Amino acid sequence: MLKPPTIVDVAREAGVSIKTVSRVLNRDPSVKVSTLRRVNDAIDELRYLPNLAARSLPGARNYTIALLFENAISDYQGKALKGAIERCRQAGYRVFPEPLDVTSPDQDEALKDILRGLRVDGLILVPPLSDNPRVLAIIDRSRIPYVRVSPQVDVYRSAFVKMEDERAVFEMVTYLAGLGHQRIGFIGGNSDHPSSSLRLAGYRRALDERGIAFDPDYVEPGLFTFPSGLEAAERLLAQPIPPTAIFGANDEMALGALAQAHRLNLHVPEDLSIAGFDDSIFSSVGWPQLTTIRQPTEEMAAEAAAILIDGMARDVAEDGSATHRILPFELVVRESTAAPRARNE
Amino acid sequence: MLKPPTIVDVAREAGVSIKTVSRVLNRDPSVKVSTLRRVNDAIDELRYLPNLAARSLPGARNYTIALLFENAISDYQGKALKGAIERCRQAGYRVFPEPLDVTSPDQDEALKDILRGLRVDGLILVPPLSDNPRVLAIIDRSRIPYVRVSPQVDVYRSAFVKMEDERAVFEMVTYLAGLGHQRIGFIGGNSDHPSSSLRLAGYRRALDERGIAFDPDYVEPGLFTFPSGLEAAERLLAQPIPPTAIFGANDEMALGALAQAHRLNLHVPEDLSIAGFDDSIFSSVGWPQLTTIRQPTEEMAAEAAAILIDGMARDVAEDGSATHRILPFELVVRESTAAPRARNE
DNA sequence: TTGTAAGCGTTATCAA
DNA sequence: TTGATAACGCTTACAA
Repeated sequence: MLKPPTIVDVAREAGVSIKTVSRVLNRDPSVKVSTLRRVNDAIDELRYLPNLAARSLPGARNYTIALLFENAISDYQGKALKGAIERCRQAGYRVFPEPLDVTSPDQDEALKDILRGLRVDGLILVPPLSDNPRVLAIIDRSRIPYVRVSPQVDVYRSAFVKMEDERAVFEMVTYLAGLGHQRIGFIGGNSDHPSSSLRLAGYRRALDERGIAFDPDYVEPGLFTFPSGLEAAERLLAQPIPPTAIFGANDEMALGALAQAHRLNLHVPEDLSIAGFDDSIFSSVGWPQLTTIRQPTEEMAAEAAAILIDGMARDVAEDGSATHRILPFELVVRESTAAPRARNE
Repeated sequence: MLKPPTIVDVAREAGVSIKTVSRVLNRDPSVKVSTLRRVNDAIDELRYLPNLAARSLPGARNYTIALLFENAISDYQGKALKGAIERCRQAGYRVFPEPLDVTSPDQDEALKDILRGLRVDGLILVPPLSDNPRVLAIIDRSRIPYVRVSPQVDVYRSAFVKMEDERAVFEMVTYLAGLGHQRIGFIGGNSDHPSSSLRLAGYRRALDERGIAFDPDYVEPGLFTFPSGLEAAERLLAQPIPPTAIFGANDEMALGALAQAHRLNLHVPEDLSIAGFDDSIFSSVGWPQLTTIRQPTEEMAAEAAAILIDGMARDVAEDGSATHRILPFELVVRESTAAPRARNE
């Protein structure tokens, strides 16, 4: 039993030709039900698993997709990878994680080489790669189908999966206002980052609906990093009339705001409410733990994989829009948010 | 130019047979230098890349290794994956990340299926899988070569890569004592976790060398999680004579200790020094940033991949020990440690 | 509804 | 030191 069983063994066991076994493997509907049963029994009996290398050699498919990401594998990217792997496993696909060094001088050539060598059925791009114009241009030319996760720019350029960004921010700010906060600080991304304007739009819409005047002094740019969040919070809290709540456009910046609060001996959430965005691992390694928005990261990557496996990445609807899925988010209330103190009002 | 070039194209271009090209690809020493040159020129000329699927079909090798990890892809596991991928790329190998659900009831069968379907040349196990006896037993039976990263138990059972755990703790504690700390708290792992005893040994040895008496009240078990670190620090700091420094056996627990310090309005590092272990992303998302031990995680996984690629995973030295590498660590001093206040002495 | 035969791009065998 | 040719396990024509 050293060698794993092949399609030939299954065919012999089931008393059919290998072509019929192949049909069963590929869900060809033209197989008689009784034959189908016998073949499936033989497959179970022998514990047969198709050899992917042998499958991809003659065929058009490779049963493989790659997940491209930028340099390090962050918490977010790890989740995406996990989601993609899980979904692929069910379909008999595998996934290659491919780290790209976007800073290297010969970036373009390196990427082309990778794409040529990969021989995959599709690509998943996760942020910030999803919006990297040079990378997108090269991939477009490679003709490999791809799906972007959480693209912000030119979303209909390709198939994509995202969540309702603007609405998530809207709900968080509405929640904070509902607690009684009138002065809500916002730490966004740097202004040239496309997602920033969307998130800011959600912030403004929530303020509008609650009848709170928009005050540009309560909006600070950040870099989606811990130190940038700390500095932004420093500026916000140095205002003559500081905010009673701060919403960071990701968890790391919110954690930075939390650190700044500690520095100023401000109690969270009594003196200051802080909310994040992502529900990353960071939201639970601060004290108190962060109220945040849970992004369906694993699910988004899983959907992206599904689109690729189903061969829909290239499809275009009648209205010209690419295949896409919008997934729901979740407001996760933890300990870092509460009603403001009366005297703050 | 739709189809990528094959070995046949290269052979034609170089004016040799495909077998000779194959020899060059596999570094067969029996190729004449002049022939070697011509073939390599043709390869460069055509930008030829071997088709891995075709390579693995007839051959004994699959040019693929898998990295097994438990459930989620943590920061640590992401780094390991990155390191393995990078090293594999250089050698023309690819890596499959394989998440294992160790909690599932049919764990064993699921793992066997995965191993059967994988068809890889080797496996890399990262903690905590490296010490999972059930997983190890099944893998041993599968006969697939494997390398463990940072095993703690029965290390010579297989090839492995690790760093000098005990000495890293020793150096950190020595560093803290050198700053003038006499009362150094230690948050270790749970006592049945094998790495705990090693790290504790390093702690005790450092105390010994500095002539500081060991006090069991300054040692608290933890679970390698943020909340467990917070609670352990709570107990340590509630002592009648609390420690002036706390060393957490990983960054998450150290971060928990940091949160507890904030809770008690203790200034770090003035009132309390805190040090972590791992140099994970967590060490830079607290305030102040943590002094820590940098584990060479990427390098360890890269070395594990190299052992597999070189086919040394099964080798046994004359003294009966398996192939292994011990990698150096690095003491990373940041802002969370300083000399204790004089009045604390 | 099922089967036969010809590849797919490599490596392995054996001969030259 | 090199080359012809048969595998490897599967899919894809093309038949039956």
